[in-house]
Amino acid sequence: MRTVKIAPDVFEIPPSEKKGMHVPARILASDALLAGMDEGVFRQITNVACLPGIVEHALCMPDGHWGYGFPIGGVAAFDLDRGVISPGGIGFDINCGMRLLRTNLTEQDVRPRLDALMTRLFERVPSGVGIKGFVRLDRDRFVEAVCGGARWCVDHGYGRLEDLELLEEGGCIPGAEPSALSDRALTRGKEQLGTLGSGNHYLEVQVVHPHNVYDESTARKLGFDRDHQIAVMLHCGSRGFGHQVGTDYLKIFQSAMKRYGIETHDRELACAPFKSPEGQQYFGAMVAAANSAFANRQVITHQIRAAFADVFGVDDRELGLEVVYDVAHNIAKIEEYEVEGRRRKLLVHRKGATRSFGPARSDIPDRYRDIGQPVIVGGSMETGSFLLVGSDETKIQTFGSTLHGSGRTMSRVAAKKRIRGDELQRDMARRGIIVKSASMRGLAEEAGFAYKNISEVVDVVERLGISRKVIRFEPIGNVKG
DNA sequence: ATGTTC
Repeated sequence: MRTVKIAPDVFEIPPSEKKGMHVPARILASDALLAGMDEGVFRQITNVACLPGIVEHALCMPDGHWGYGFPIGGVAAFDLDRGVISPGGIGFDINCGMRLLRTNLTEQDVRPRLDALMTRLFERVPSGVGIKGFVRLDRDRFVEAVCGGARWCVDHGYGRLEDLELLEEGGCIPGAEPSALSDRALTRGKEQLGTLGSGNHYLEVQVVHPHNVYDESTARKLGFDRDHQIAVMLHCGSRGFGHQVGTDYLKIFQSAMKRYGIETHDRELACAPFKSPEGQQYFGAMVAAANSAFANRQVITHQIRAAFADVFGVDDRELGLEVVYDVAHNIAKIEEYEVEGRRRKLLVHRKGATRSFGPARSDIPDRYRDIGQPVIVGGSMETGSFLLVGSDETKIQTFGSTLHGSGRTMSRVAAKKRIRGDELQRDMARRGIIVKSASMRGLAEEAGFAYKNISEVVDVVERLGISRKVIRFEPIGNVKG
């Protein structure tokens, strides 16, 4: 496929390259990252460019790789009247996202008790496939929770009131539609609040070394104010509930598409007109699943605080453990952008892509109004993660979006062939990183060598000006699903 | 990602 470099770190595949493309497909990457991208990324992002009502261009972030229907790292904006909503553009794990906590502790405070802390975190935060949480709700109460999101959690004793203003959307998106949820989705979801899940979902204890602070003044505004400070990063989503919502609507959409006369290059791109009854029902169900993920991260935050309090023998507030931010990277949202000189409301799909709004916007927390929206980028458990801030440049280039992680380069199967989980665990322990995992096989799949170099990926978004580096975190402890 | 095949 002809891929034209139209600017530094910007590649475009013109509509002439595939029948049915309404707009160009754009991949944001360095020459080296582009060369390393699988053929699936090119095929999938050009398929996305064929979807009805897509506006301007289909985008793929530098951490992009092959996914279900859309590439992971895909961003696409649709006209609300003529466009579609597609579960493949959001991901099975609806509102998979990141939360970051700061602490008053330093590495020196934590090292002597790190093993006890990781053990306690592993006990307090259930992880693994199919695991149930400490919060078990009946159906009606679970429906309340997915309508109320993180706010419901705080009202029921999980977390602090002041957490809420530091979450994207305050941790609760309006418009959850209980009637759009299947029995099976509710049954799967109701006992999973406060659980980590599996795969690349994790909870990590990290250190901010002074040489990893790129902008001291912005770091301070984000709560990072001392040398070798400890942070806690969390990556998880909506568990079986969101997965079931995705499964339910893929099936509904596959038959609805025939009625609406929509054809796609790929069955995995099942979609429905956004304004159709089916499209609106999925949107209402997706909002409920997104809220369940905010609630999940809120309950886990409560459990993290309890684990720290157990180990340090003081009230969790004395240790800090304040929320820095919480942001989704698998979601569709209605946002306004200027397109061809006209302000338009669009349905922005982000699938493995993070919102990255600039300063002075009303939809980011007051305290970050002068620095921009925090963007939390999780790396592999061996190599470190980043805190960035967003920029107004995303309004022009990326429908308010940036990357979400480092991106895999090796399949799970290939990673398992190269190393055993227990070997990796010992190896990491020798390097001062304690890992607790529900599955040794799962651990091997997450080895650092299976991921792209996170610095290389983050440098692309910084050069493009869509996000700016503030801090790099290095892991010292990890709880893995 | 996922009660990893209703």
